[in-house]
Amino acid sequence: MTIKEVSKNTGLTADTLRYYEKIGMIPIIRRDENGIRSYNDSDIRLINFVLRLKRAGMTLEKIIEYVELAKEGDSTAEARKKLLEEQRENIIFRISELKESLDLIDYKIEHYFSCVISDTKEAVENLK
Amino acid sequence: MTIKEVSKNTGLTADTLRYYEKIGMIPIIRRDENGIRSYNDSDIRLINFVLRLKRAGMTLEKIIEYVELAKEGDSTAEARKKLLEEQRENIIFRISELKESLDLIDYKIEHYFSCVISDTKEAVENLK
DNA sequence: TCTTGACTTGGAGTCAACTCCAAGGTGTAT
DNA sequence: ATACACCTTGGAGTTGACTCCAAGTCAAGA
Repeated sequence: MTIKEVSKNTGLTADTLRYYEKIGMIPIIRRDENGIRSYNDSDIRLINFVLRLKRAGMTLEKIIEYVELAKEGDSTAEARKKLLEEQRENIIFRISELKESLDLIDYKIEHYFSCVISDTKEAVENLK
Repeated sequence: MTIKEVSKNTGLTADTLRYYEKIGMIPIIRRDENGIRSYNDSDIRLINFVLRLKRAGMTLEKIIEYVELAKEGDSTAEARKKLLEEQRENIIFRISELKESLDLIDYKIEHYFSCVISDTKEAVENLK
């Protein structure tokens, strides 16, 4: 698979794929005789895995840390599990925060001519 | 209220508060006779409102757009409602994404010695 | 009076995560 | 054979959201 195909499949640009490789978030991809990247299935799986961690809100730095640990083998399983558990707590917190925001927004949409206006209008009055 | 007190109340640094004012995300705060910012209750309410939008994942740019509309008065109510509805969809999407990630992570934590390893190990093998 | 500490400004610097660019190589289509 | 599309690299530039800094003002306290 060429970088263009992978780009199409993953939604990442070719530049981003090269960038992820440069910073060590995905392994160094094998090149063909002309030096052109040739992605295999396991590369694709790793990219998808990494994208899931990213969508879960992990920073690239944490993902790299995770991938580095995975490279080192089974001895790092505990450390990786710990990273995932941290991430789990993180996600749970963010879901609760988003639910709170959703409630607020629903409320604002429903009661559109009360609090939204008064929240901002009052402050704005002071400018006049 | 001085900038320091507001900083303590909101968790924002004084620099951030000045920055938000500079970019128009909060109104220009009244100064006392010495040119020192003096925040009133409605300023605080607006800051808290803006912070909620931010926690809901709105970009500063969108928040500014919203606040600008609010300044223009009632005629922009529909436009603001639309912004909130967009944001609502956005939050719902992100919650669902996070829930998916949570499921994946829970699964990885449970079955720690199966897929996590195989996802990354296979790709790593190609480096050797 | 002099120091201390909190505030002011405009502007520069930082960080994460890309995104773009110039210069050059290669393979296929006309 | 030459144009075209697509790839390579190293490095510079961009964006969003801060964060820090220098130079200066001001008021209260020793």
